[in-house]
Amino acid sequence: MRIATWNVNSVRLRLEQLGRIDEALRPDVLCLQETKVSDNLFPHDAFTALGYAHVAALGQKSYNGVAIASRRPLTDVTTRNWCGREDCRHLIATIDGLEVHCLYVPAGGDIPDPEANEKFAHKLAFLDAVTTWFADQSGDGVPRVLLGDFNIAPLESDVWSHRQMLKVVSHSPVEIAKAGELQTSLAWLDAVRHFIPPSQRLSTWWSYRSADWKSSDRGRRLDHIWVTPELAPRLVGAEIFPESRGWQPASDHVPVLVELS
DNA sequence: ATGGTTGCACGGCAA
Repeated sequence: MRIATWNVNSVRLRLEQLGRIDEALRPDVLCLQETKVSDNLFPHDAFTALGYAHVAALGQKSYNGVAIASRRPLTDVTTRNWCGREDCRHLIATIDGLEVHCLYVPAGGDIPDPEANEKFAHKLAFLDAVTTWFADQSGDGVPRVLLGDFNIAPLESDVWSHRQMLKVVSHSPVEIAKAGELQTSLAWLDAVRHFIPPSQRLSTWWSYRSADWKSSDRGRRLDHIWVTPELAPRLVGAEIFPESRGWQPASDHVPVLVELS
């Protein structure tokens, strides 16, 4: 099973690119974030045409929105609302016995201080809530995949400059600690770093606000695929698809994919 | 220190 995640930043604007990504990566399951569309306007036909017969979408106008497209049937499709908000950030489905969690963590605004910045406080509270919920399911033996835009670059090699990024939202020590707690909740394994060692710089996102994303290369690894430990023997490979950052019009995030036997 | 860009049921907000 090839399972991918991509923050599309508007699914309707990226339909042609979805076809190119489908062709290049051949995912069996494609999880999307920031679809930015209400469910009645979701472009189901485009996914059907690409061979994704099973699609679950949970969206809203303008902001957020998650979706899971699959070649194989989806069962037990559900969502979770965190911090008392119905903001379409978590979609869950079972595919071939695997519980798949498509997650879009709040970005957290500009100031990495929960006292000064309500959005950052929300991000931390969101991570706490998800962590507690997963920890409560520890030991149930369900194989799980947690993937999406976590809006955190946890490792030094996940940012262009560890020192300069410590005071920037996505790489602040408090967020990195929260990501660590979430990872501990079910002993999640970072499937991408399982194959590409921490010594190697990786990015899945490059800001729009740079004249030349490629030459400046100040990217961050914000998008992740984690698996529960019982899936470790089934990990076959992982890849990031930076090529799509150069397409027009580009999402600021690129796809990440893991293959499981 | 500041401003840089994109997307959205079109215009201020979120990223």
